[in-house]
Amino acid sequence: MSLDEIFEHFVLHSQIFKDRERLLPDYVPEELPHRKQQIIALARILAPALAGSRPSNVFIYGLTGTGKTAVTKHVVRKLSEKAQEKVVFAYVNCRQNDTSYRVMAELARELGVKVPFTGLATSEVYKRFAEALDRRGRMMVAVLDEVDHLVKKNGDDVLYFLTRINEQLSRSRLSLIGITNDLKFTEFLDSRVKSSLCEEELVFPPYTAKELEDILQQRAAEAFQDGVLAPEVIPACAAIAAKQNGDCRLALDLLLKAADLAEREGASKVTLEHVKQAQREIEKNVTVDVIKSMPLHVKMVLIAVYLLEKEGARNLTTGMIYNKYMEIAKMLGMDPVTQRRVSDIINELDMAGIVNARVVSLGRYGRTKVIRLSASLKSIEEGLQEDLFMLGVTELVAR
DNA sequence: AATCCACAGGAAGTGCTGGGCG
DNA sequence: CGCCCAGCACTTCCTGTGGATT
Repeated sequence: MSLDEIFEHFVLHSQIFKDRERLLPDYVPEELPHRKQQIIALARILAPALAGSRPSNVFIYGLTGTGKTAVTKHVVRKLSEKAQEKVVFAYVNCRQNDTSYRVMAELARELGVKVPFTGLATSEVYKRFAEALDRRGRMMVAVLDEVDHLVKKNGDDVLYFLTRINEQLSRSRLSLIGITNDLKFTEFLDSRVKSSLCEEELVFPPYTAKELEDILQQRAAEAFQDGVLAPEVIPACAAIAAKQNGDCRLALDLLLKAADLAEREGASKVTLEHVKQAQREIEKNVTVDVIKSMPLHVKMVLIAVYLLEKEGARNLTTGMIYNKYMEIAKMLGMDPVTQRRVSDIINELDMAGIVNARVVSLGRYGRTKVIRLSASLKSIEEGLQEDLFMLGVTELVAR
């Protein structure tokens, strides 16, 4: 079979899919089940924009996969159809654009001002944005998704600037929609920023298993051929995701992966077994990918933790890990980083969910972090494989 | 009650890359 | 061209601290 034929076959003769796209994370469906209340609330808040007055700033809270982004995009899309040219909408994901510079550059770009992605002073970008907005003479609604990432890294300067920009504008207005999955996020904010950003607040509760089932059912109807799902598939995906804080994105991902697996092995039905396999794969892939993309010294610290655990050491401390790390560095002829840096690296590994670290006081024996691996040995091995090979220390792990 | 361990983690700075602007 | 900028990984120097031991 030629490549063309394979692709052709996939597109035209999929046993499983009718429209695979509908399960992808950035697809926003026409109907968003179990989010009517939030949709209406957000629409009410933003509606004044149609009449030319500035909507209140909104703050949206909710855990991952509770539909915050989907609802916001949905409402904004409807609104911009109605508003025609009167309102400019901008959407910035602050995880991808996690510096004040990049966020401002994105917003400016939305106004048709091109900003180089580095090279200018941040204050210069602020200025250009404000000027461009005033020149436009339009209302602007800016969505800052995952805004907590931005603030944790850069402080709330950008937000301070954006919430006060209306004072400098004569012909335009700016409204902000901040989205976060960190419920305690506002503690990081200056009280002035807080009060103006949180003029309105919306909370997105986690989906229940039942609600997730409804959502999956709706998407499945659009995405799959009739009758290809075994009856227990959707409830299983919903149940797994419901345990993970009702994360709908996970539920959809499970369904997609399970169906992909079925399709790849040429099965005519998606079964519970596919779902279980998909679950294992998702968990593994996340850690493997994270590990692969880590800088060298982070990997070396991880190797140190890995080896110590394999040797059967318990209650690892920062000091133990640092010593092991030094050994490894010496063996490889690398310049080791300082303990200060390793301390931060351990925190990074903790944040990535690969390691579990918590600070404890051992009284007379000091105050330190106790660290243990939280990812499986197998996924760590897989993530580190290439590097171990490259560094010629495979035998270290093979042992 | 005082001490003191083994770090935690903040602040500021360095050297480097990749890119403006005039 | 020379100078300026941001971001990253990292260093240097530092002050802070929970609680078992003295």
